[in-house]
Amino acid sequence: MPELPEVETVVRTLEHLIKDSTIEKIDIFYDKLIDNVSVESFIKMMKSQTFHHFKRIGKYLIFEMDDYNLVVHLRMEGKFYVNDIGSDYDQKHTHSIFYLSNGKQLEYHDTRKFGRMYIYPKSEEITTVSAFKNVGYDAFDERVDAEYLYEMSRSRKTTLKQFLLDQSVMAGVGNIYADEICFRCGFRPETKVYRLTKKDFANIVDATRIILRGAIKAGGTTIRSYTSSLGVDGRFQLQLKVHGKSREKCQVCGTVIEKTKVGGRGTYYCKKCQRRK
DNA sequence: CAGTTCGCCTGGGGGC
DNA sequence: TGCCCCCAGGCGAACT
Repeated sequence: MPELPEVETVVRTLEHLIKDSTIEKIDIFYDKLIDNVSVESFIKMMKSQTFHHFKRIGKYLIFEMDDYNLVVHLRMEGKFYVNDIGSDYDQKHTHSIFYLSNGKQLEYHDTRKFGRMYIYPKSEEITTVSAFKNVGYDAFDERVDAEYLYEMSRSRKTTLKQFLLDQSVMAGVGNIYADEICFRCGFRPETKVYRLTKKDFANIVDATRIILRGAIKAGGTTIRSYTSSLGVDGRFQLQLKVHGKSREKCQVCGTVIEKTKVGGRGTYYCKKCQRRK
């Protein structure tokens, strides 16, 4: 499931592969992929548009075109592939193809069909569009600091993990990195946020940035090859320290990693390295 | 307003 | 081997 670092990798890779190319034809095979307008409108608007700029807010991709911003959320399993026009594609899981002026086809794959695309006229300020109604500052936005998180966490009964996952507080962290961030800052995922001090949040902000930056860097290694036939989903080999490591030993202290559920999500932590507050 | 539950999807794993 | 059931998971909508 692509989180902020993977989405960042996708943005950079697609920029490299399709920047300045123009959409000549569009196929949409799964209508619900297009969220905020009809498929017909979407096709009409997108046709003849050129990809100019590639950005990201949280886990959302933003493609700036001539007259519109295309917004894409990959959700669980969405990924892009760039291949030569006419190449075979996975008919079962490809829900859209954009045929481009550079001789390439941009394919959107998604086994679980959770991903969504949105289109907005550029006259609408991007941060105010419907797709971002519940999306707060990006995790790397300078407005996200200890003070901000501390204030946001007052009068909340929620846990640290759920707080990190709350996209309206800070956008970009998903289930995997939430666990890694909790491990890095030394708090149990189920710690109640109202118990944390401003100093604790300074620690949490640092941990968040370090984890996400490290993951982006790991993704960068993948980017360097720029293999266009490769699925552009931003997967990389950042070594995780706790997530998915149940029954394995903690790299720091050797204690067996625990698996539990926090807020209904599979959660991994080291009971010795991470303290409850 | 904050927190909880449900529905969207499908592949994969467990149980038998 | 095959079949059924359930689960994972991001997020919006509906509900408490």
